[in-house]
Amino acid sequence: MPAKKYHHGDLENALIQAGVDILFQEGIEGLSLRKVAKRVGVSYAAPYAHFKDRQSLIAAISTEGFKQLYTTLDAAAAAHAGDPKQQLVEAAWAYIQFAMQNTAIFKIMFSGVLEKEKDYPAFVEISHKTFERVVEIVRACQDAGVLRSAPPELMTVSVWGQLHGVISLALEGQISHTVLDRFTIREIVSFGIEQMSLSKT
Amino acid sequence: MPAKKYHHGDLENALIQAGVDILFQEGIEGLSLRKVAKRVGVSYAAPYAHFKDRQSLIAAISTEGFKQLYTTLDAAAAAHAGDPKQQLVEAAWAYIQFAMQNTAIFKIMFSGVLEKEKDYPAFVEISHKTFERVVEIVRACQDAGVLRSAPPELMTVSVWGQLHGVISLALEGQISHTVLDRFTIREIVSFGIEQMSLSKT
DNA sequence: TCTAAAATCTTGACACTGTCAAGATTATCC
DNA sequence: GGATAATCTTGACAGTGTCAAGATTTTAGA
Repeated sequence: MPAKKYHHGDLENALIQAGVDILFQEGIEGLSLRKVAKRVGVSYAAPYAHFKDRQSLIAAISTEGFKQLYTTLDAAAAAHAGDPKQQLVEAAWAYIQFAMQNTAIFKIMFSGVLEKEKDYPAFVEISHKTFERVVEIVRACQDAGVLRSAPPELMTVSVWGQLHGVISLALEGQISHTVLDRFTIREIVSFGIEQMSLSKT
Repeated sequence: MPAKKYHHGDLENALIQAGVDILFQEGIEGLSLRKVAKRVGVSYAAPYAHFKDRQSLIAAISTEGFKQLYTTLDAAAAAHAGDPKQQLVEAAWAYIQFAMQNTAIFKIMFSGVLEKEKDYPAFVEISHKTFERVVEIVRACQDAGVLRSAPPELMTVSVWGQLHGVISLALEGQISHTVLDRFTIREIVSFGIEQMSLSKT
């Protein structure tokens, strides 16, 4: 068991993980550089050896979130290879669940807490990769006649945009109780996908 | 011309307006109670006579944003009375434009900066009213056979969710350039609405 | 292996923030 | 007019992000 060393060893990842933990426990408000540092047991300025500033830490946490989201989506799709429509539905549901179970991280990923995404190549790469993965699923649906023919990226923005919009509004409490009292999120999402589908299952 | 009085006269609204101005000029980062107070020419603790805390000011600004959004949507719909589909398209476009022209306020309204919406009755009221206005437009579309028959609120969440999702992703830079290089936001939105429409125009 | 450079971490400092308490000033109402 | 309430100011405190200077450790080159 190593005693406290001057050098942490893997402070960068430790800080990211501590940030994730804080997000889970206290939400976005509780996330500060100093608190993250304290939680890891390191002085308040130590993070600056690894992150340029606060935004940079947030970018790293977001990147981590996207990695997890990508893995989840990919797994959901892979579990239903050969059935494009089911792939779409389950990937969509995985997206929703990720958002509901990791609300604080989801918001950081998508709700403008991160200001200049372009400055963070790793973030851009994984978020693009995630989008492309969804495009694949959508393209398969189009090939199978589940979704109508159109530029796949455009169709993806349309289908995924709806999904994203519904869950975003739900997380913000912006969906009327006249709806939430009568329909579950899953039903709302299913309805949305059926809306856009050609073949009914 | 009144010289500086000890009592401002209408500090509450002045603070809200100053907050809006700061949002336009500096974005969300620049919004602080002390800066708002300074801009109005009042001491840093003066706002506490009108707003319980920072969240309360943000709630007031969001409420103001919703009032404006409602007016805009209502005007767009009223301009096309008798043509439900056009009402939907133009209201949607008004929504998009509001988001693009008032990005910072839009984000505050919808992106979780405000934590406990329920604590602010005025906010809840106007946001519900706005939702209901959209439901009316959607219902008219259903009656006219433009949108399929379904519970209007559910259909509204679906249609409006898509709109909201697309513009949210766009504002966050999450829409791939392979899409944005080929399609305008208006085209994307139109595509989305056509997706859900029964009758093609 | 020894040493110079680089990486990492600590402490000190500064400006800024939200918030409260105590008191000053002004408006309101009986 | 005088009491009460509303409004505003100043002082204070704990947190915050960030930088600079220096301490410590690792790494790399000879």
